Amino acid sequence: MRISKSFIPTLKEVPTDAVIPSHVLMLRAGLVRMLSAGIYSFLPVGYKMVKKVSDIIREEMDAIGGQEFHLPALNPKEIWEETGRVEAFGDTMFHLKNRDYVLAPTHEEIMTYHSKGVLKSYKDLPQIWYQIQTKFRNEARPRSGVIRGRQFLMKDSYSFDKSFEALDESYDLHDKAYRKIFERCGIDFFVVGASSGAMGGSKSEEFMVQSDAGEDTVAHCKTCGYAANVEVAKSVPAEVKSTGDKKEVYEIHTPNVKSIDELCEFLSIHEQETAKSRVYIVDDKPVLILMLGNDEVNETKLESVLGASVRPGHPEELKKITGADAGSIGPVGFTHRIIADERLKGLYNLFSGANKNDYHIGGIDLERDVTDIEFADLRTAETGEKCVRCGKEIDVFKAIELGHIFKLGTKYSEGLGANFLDESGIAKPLVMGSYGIGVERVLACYIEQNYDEKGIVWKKEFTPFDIQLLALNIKKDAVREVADKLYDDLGDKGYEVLYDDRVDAQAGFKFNDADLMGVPIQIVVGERNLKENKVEYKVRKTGERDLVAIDELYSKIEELTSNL
RNA sequence: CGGGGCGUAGCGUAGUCCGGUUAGCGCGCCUGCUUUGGGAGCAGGAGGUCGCAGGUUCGAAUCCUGCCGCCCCGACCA
Repeated sequence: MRISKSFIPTLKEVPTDAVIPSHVLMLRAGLVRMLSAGIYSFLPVGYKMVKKVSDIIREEMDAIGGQEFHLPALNPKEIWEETGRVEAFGDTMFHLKNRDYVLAPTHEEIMTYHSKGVLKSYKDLPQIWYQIQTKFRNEARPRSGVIRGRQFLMKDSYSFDKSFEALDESYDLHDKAYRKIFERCGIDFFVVGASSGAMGGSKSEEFMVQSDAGEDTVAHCKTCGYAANVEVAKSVPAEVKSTGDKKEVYEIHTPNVKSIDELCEFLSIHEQETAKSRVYIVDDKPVLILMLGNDEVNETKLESVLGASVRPGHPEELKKITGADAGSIGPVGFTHRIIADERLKGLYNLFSGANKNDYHIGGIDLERDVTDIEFADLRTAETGEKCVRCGKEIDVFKAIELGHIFKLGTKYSEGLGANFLDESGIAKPLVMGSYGIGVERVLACYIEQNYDEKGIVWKKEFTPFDIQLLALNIKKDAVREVADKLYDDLGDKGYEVLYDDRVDAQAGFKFNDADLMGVPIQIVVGERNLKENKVEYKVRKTGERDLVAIDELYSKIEELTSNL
């Protein structure tokens, strides 16, 4: 492709609205342009990469027996009402104003609709149906460029099986295919397993990429691969022991001491000698949560312990329930349910609030002084703590969800009445799985993981072009002749070449554009080296560059390519 | 949806607090000449509803009111 005849609008300056590296570079390298918040147009080179991702996905989906569909994005609302998802999606679903249609945010209903009455017998199963299609979600806050948009490309597939055992197989096939897809796209990913309790214990796995732009926080152990959303992640924090003789409880006057830090300073004690109190309201009843020192309550864990949703108590409620304001609340004398984090188990001589403003209590032994105290894992895992599985250190960081595989079960087949006859002639709902990949996210995540101060760094298996050929000062006939010939010859040899044949662009301009666009190998044809019958090559990733005789260029390129 | 920031030429911005000629600058763009291995030089030129609407004023990019759009943080995320 000749740049002089192409639309690749590169930008020297950073657009103000872009913040994260992938967004900045996708804009600067001319891959995308924004149309509206969360709505992006893909330009030729960007679309080329979208197609590349899609092709990789297609190959791997076809390899596990997937069959590609193309479903409508415009759906009758009625079909979504049958499964109750118009309400479930709420404002996230786009509705048309002049007809009862919605824009599909995903396609479980439509795929299930098509399976109904068609997958009639167990003999028709299993099936894997997929598509790569635009989805619409009215995100309250689109962000991070293409990573969270109101309109985005998604590969979604659905498996139909005769039993949950058979579903396990379809699920495993997807698990393997997904790993191949992300590996082929050069993504450094990890897998977070979760048994999502809310949906009836179905198994699901999320394919994640570490990134500050991520919306999930996960704990990950590089040693053994343990990974979990921080909302549920377990960890082994450093052990804490109490010291000294066991004392009896005693009251201390602590004027204006509210936080754990203030308490520690006032009494010259360590935060691990304190128990912090938090009052939550559950089903209109208060529960006191005790955490060691400054450990924060993990509300998700708390909710799963209690089996109900919680909210922090309002200041007025706290006063009414405990007789004190936040900062002076404690377990001794608290008359409602008390749950302490496991880390507090076995500790004594603890300090906590006295349920009386400006007073704290010392010498607390929770098991001795608090009747009916319960213990549970209520804290949030943090970097540096030990992995529950292998004991090595875990990392806690932000991550982007690239793909999600999910054992759906019969929710949609039941909702839409998609049944089949089993071996004994009994009608049963199809057992389904649902599996998604954010196509543009793959692209953005790749860039998040592969760039430097000059621009994008594509890798040889995952690049819009194999070679970027730069003809410097192309007004010189000698340069043009050689560069034109190289362009033709490299093309004939099967390389995809991006040819910078712009007449008016200076050398430096072309170099910087090439580095920005990130094609793995650059070949530079300039008058200077042509006198020696040589051209220059440069490896984008390493910056390695050298001169090579023109007749040795092809073998050099082969060598470079195989070493990349 | 809550909090914060921003909106001036294709991009990046000055000017806004404290109203006053023709809205300035860099990049990019067009024409010509020169230059040609790390984002060129000279000369000439085009390009603006100062986000939109209303108001105050002799006079509004600038002050007031309402709206729209974009970014960031948070909430939300089948």
